[in-house]
Amino acid sequence: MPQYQAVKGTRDIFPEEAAQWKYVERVVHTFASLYGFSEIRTPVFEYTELFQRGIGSTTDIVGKEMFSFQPDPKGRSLTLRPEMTAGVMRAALQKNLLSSAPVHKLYYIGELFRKERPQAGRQRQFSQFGAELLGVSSPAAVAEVITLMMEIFDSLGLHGLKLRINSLGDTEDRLRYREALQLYFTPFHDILDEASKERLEKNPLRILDSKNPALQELIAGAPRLYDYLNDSSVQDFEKVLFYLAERNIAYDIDYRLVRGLDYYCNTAFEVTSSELGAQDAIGGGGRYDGLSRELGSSVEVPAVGFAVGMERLLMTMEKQGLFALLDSDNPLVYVVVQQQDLVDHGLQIAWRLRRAGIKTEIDLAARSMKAQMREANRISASYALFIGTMECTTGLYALKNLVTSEQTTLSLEAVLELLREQAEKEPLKS
RNA sequence: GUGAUUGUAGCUCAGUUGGUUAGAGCGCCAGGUUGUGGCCCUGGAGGCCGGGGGUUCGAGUCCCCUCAUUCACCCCA
Repeated sequence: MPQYQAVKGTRDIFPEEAAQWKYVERVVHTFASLYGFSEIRTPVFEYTELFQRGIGSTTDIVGKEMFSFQPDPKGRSLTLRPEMTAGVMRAALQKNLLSSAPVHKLYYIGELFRKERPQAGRQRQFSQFGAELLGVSSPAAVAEVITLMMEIFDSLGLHGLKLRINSLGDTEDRLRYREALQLYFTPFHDILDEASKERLEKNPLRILDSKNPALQELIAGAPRLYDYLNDSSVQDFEKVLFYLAERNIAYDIDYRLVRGLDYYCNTAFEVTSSELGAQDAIGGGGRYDGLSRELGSSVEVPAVGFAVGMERLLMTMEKQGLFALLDSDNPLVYVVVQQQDLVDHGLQIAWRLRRAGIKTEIDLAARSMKAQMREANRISASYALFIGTMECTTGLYALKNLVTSEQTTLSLEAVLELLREQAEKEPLKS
């Protein structure tokens, strides 16, 4: 066993997998830009109060999952961000973004931290990409955000994902519904588990989320939030559904979808993958008009956003074989040096090849020719360029095509020209 | 935080009712080919059998503790 290993709930991403990340990130950047969203990067830690206020103190995230620390005994408590939205909203309010323009469309890719017990699809450090649309939360804005998310999935080739959607209504709707739920569940108080008993007081909506099999029947009989929506909430929701239908985005209405974060209102949605096991939510989001006020803003900033778990997305893609066609990042030419005293000459040639934009590899460990050829083969170089006494005296170099095994003898200029042509056919990956 | 699971070579795993120097496949390195890879053949390196304690003449194997892993619950991406 190694002396040190990665901290519980964290993992290393080695080059092969890193290529998959880069691929997905590139698609995210491309589509976000296509839909008019601009990237924002916020700090990985914030004042703890930001999350307490923003996410809600009744949530599990704030209650037990935050990595908090106090760098200065007299200073304020800080917390590694457990989600992105609060930080983005804080940044927008701090810079007074909405005074420069009424609408801002931001997206991000970043790491988050939650002190949970790791399991399949759950880590203590994980990544999300997402988008936040600030300044409007009209049905068109909600649909825009959902559409962007679904288009990214689609472009990556994902299939079999399920979009579930619900309306949580406005503040008044929820208040009335909350009372109705408490009225319904209170007679069954003794049947409820501990967590649900607590939620009955603080946030009865979350009882609906429970997976406890003993409660399923009881939950099924509970009043529906949808029946407590006022006309304008219903119309708002219907309009969102209309846009989705127009864009051929399939959805299921799930009247019990409430989602864990306190700040959501009206439309809430979640995308699940059957490929994932117990933690099957790959992304989710909704409207959060109340967040800005919660963070101390004097005006309400209507807002809507989504977040997608990178690891879960990658896991699903892997399961669906979507990385099979990913181009590998192999060198075009491997410079093979015949003997020790020619190494410096080989290094000089490798440098010239690289300056010409040709991806070149050369052995830095002074191994045998056979070892160099084996290495060239192992890393799937397309060509081998031999540096031997013959080449050095005649100025003509042996270039072997490692795929066809054909070998030709060319001047260095001809080698450069030929390889440069090849390099243009398969440009360097970023 | 709760429950279960698994820790033997770089990786995937064997290891019989406790019994001598702990094995295989793949990978790695070298040689077969002193200027040429893949395939094949031969050889080699590499293990405090997760750690600690106990039972026993004897523990990879049995018992206890501990650390770690994985999965699930809670909850979430």
